Amino acid sequence: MAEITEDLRSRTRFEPAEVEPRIVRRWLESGLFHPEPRGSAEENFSIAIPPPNVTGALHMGHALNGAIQDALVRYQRMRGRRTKWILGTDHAGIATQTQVERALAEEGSSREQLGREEFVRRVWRWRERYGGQIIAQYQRLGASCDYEDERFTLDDRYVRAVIEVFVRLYEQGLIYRDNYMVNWDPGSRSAISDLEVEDREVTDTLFSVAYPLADGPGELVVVTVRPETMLADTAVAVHPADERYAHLIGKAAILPLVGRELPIIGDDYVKPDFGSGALKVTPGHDPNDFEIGRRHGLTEITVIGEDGRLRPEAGERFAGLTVEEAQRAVVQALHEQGAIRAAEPYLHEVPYSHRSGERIEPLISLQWFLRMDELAELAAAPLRDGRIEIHPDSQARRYLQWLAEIRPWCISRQLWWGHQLPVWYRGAETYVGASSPEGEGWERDPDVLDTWFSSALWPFATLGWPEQTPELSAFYPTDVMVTARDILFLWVARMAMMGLRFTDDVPFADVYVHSVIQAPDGRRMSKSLGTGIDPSEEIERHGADAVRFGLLAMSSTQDVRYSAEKIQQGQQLANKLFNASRYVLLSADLDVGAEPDPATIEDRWILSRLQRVKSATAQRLESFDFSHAALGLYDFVYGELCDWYLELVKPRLAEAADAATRRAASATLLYVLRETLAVAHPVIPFVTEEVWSYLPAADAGPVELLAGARWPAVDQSRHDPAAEAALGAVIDAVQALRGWRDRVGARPGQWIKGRLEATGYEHTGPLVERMARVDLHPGTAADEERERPAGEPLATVPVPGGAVAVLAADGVDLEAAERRTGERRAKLESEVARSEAKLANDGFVSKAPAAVVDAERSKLTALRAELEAL
RNA sequence: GGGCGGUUAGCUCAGCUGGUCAGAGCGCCUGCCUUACAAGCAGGAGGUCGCCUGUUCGAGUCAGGCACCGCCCA
Repeated sequence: MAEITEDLRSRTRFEPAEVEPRIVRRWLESGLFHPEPRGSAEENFSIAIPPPNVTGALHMGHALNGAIQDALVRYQRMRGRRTKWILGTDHAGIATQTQVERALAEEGSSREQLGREEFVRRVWRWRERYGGQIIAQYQRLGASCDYEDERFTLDDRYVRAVIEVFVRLYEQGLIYRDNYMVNWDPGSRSAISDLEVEDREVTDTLFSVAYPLADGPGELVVVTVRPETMLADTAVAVHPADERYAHLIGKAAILPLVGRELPIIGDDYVKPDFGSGALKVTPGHDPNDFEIGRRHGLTEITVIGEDGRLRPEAGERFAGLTVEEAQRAVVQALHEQGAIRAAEPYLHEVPYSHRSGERIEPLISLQWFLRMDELAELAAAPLRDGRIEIHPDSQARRYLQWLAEIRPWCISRQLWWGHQLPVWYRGAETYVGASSPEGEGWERDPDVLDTWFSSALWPFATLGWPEQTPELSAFYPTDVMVTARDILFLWVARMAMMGLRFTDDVPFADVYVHSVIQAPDGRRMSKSLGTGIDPSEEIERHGADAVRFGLLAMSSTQDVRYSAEKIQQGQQLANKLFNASRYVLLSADLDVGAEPDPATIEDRWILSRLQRVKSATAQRLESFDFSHAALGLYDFVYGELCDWYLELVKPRLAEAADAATRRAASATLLYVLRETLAVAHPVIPFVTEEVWSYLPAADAGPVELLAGARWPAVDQSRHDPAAEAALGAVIDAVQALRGWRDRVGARPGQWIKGRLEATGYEHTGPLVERMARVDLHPGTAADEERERPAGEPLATVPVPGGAVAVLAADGVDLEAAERRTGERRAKLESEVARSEAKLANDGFVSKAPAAVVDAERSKLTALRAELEAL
């Protein structure tokens, strides 16, 4: 023990960079994070991590996501549940492939040059090299995942699960192949999902083009920002209720440049007040037009190819041009014909690929689809019947709304990195199965599945499904899914669908949707904007505890700006707790029993407050109220434990104090410290674990690691409203006196003399004296014989229950004192007046609840007493 | 166009079912190296809670309208 205290004495700061890595090692070696697969999923607690991109680096979203999950996991572990945090990474099809292709481009190579097999080998090597990074960063954050059981969405076993699901869905008729409009990303040469598309504001030119009517004179002017797609027009649409055009519905117009006859149709998609109110319909190249086309049975013509160039169908003059070139050429040609009626700049939203950054080219192509209507209903039902709860519930509405509008999901991607479709073709034949078909001449579909298809199986495929493994029965369904708002649909809904379809169970009981963290200026955090803040750097600088605390404290149910102040607050809390612990360990008797025997009112007070912080923290963690959980701990440690209790208890630990006094104070102090560390551990695990290692073991026997210790139970018998009231008065009185002292210029160390003219300090007078440096000679039991000091007061300082008359204070500014008294009196008078008016109001007295009226009455009494004392 | 959320101290944000709810952290000012912590301690200044109109004995807190801001969906 001797060298331990020497070691502590010199460490006046908590140094996270030095301490935290050491603690990570102890946790990992302990095996605490790696539970045996025993028991049932109901009694155990499990969380499946939203798998990060295998080659990605930790960003602020991951850090928050991890801090939240770890707070839950550590809390539940301390509650005594067998706890598993399922860890792993996602192969992230397009994202990873793009990274590797970029690297290849730098060496002057390409995936086409390498060929598929070699390319995939390269990606695996890439994964080996960069794949560990994010896991290491999770460890540094303190995340108590099961690192001994890591999964990857391209593990053999996982691949088998994905294939199994695909084949079964195909056999059940939910997966089919069809021509459909997809978001074609010319950059990655693949279809991408709606959710990978982001709209950007772009200024294009809005052209008005005249289409002559087929029979007779006249023309119909349409407006478009994409004149080049007119080559694929197959109709002109107007709003059926638009009187200007109603007579034209059923007639035809002639497509300029091409000469094709276009039916004029009525469809209420058309906005009559937009442009001319007539819309050219291009089912092959616009998603809305595609829908219109399907509604009216229009021909679908494709003039733009997957390479982003015009195809022969566009006509000799335009074939081979890029889209941009084609637009110029078409506009030129239309000008020549005098068909352009207007051209004006037009600001609108245009879809771009989130992946390659290129403008999306809506194309019709032959893809694999998953029918969603049936699955959507499957995913919606548990929200209605409560088997899944989404927090906050405003998000549940969005989830259901999204499901209601769902469309078939295009699940094939023209990539090489991913789960290749278990589909083979031979001529007109198609074979779908877990292994390649018998016979000659079969060719496997080169496409892979959308990454989200495999991610949707995450909560059960990670546990060994489709085999009924011990892991599956011990940890599935999982308890909570913690995710950012932006992937609620992308992922959560699909997991629900797949879970219910294949395991007959919801994959999780609760979904907690947390904030998206924005840059401090409110812009989105992104590397390309230069607004990103690297959590790993923040951890190095401030410590993982600080970052965790800060993220939890700033988190809410809406988007939040990154707050360096909250991180700083976390760092201060860790340092504070560390130093408070040093004080206890260096000053208290450490060989006292584990149970405190409160000897004084301040002991009773802190024990009572401790019960509150224990129950509040538990309740807040369980209700996903992380910011209040974190801030509540801060308030307790600062505002109660350190600012008051430690200061109040100091004399009892002084060398001069007698042994019994020391021991009583020590017992309370150690108990409070031990439980405070435990309660704070889910939020700030490192500093609490560090201090824990210095604590003498409690009676229950040595618990090596705090991470494996029990969450302290609330002890109702220690709730003590009387002590809380008495100490509350002490705190208010001390603050009033300190304020007065400062105002009149009393030196901080200087003692002043006063007379207590207030009730309620029978047992706490000495505390007020010492904390406020006022010699009161109060009539406490111990000092009954001491005389109540007499004399004319220099000033009067109101305190709860009355006032303190200041009798002597050397060298103070009495004018300032007078001024303060005057200000105080004025304030009290106005409050009294307000209170009196309120109580004189019949409406208030008769209609307000009795408790409120009573409270107002006692408030008035207290105010009058204070005023009286002045 | 539809939907959701926001507008509270210089900054970032708390304020649950209407009655000490006008708060916190940071910043600012003043004073302190008080033997746990100067990444500290003590004290202080600072807001008619976006605007208007209602409901109510009483409204940041509820209702309606308006103005800005953000996000999502089309």
